[in-house]
Amino acid sequence: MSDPANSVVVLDFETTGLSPTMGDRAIEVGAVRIEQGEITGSFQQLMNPGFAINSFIEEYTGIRNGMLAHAPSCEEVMDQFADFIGDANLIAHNASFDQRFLDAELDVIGRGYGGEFACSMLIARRLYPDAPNHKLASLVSYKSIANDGVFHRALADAQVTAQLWLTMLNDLATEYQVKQPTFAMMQKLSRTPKAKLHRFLQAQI
DNA sequence: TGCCAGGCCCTCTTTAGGGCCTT
Repeated sequence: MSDPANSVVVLDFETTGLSPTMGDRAIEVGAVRIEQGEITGSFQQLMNPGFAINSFIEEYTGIRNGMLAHAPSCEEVMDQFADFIGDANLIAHNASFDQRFLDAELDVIGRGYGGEFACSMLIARRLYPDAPNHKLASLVSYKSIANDGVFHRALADAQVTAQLWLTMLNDLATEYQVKQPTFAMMQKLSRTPKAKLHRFLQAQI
């Protein structure tokens, strides 16, 4: 199997806001590497965006301006992070958000990556339509995923997103008999209309 | 920095609008 869904990098950014095109920057990146269904590595680093973050972001993330004052620059951290992710396929919760920041920050330093993204939120919407909502913290509670109670910090969110990803792979195996899904299959699953979901999963057995 | 975006999904849809997610 060339692209197993259980060998990926799960990542999460904390940022100064919602939109890199509006001037927002990354302030922290966290990631865990999953190989053959096991967590085998991690990456976490604060980074200095070059300007002060507002009080909302300080409260939302717990990351204070004082913590960023002596952090390395975004350019320095993202260069190291590009080495960490290499050509791995990538997972994030609401991946379009993290992909925009990854692309924007790597553009600044003229680097890229070889993998593709899949979105744990879109897949969770397909697999868990009865969850109260599909926020990361809600899904962690809904699936009884072990956690340390920390949310909105990059490594903590990447760790629970990784556990959610492994939980979804396990549920595909136990509830739908999809034993060894590929990354490409998970991407297709995230884009399969609800009405066609059952037939799609039946075809993967 | 500047007071914000963007992609996906659903429906009272497709010549559109609004909610969900992410910081």
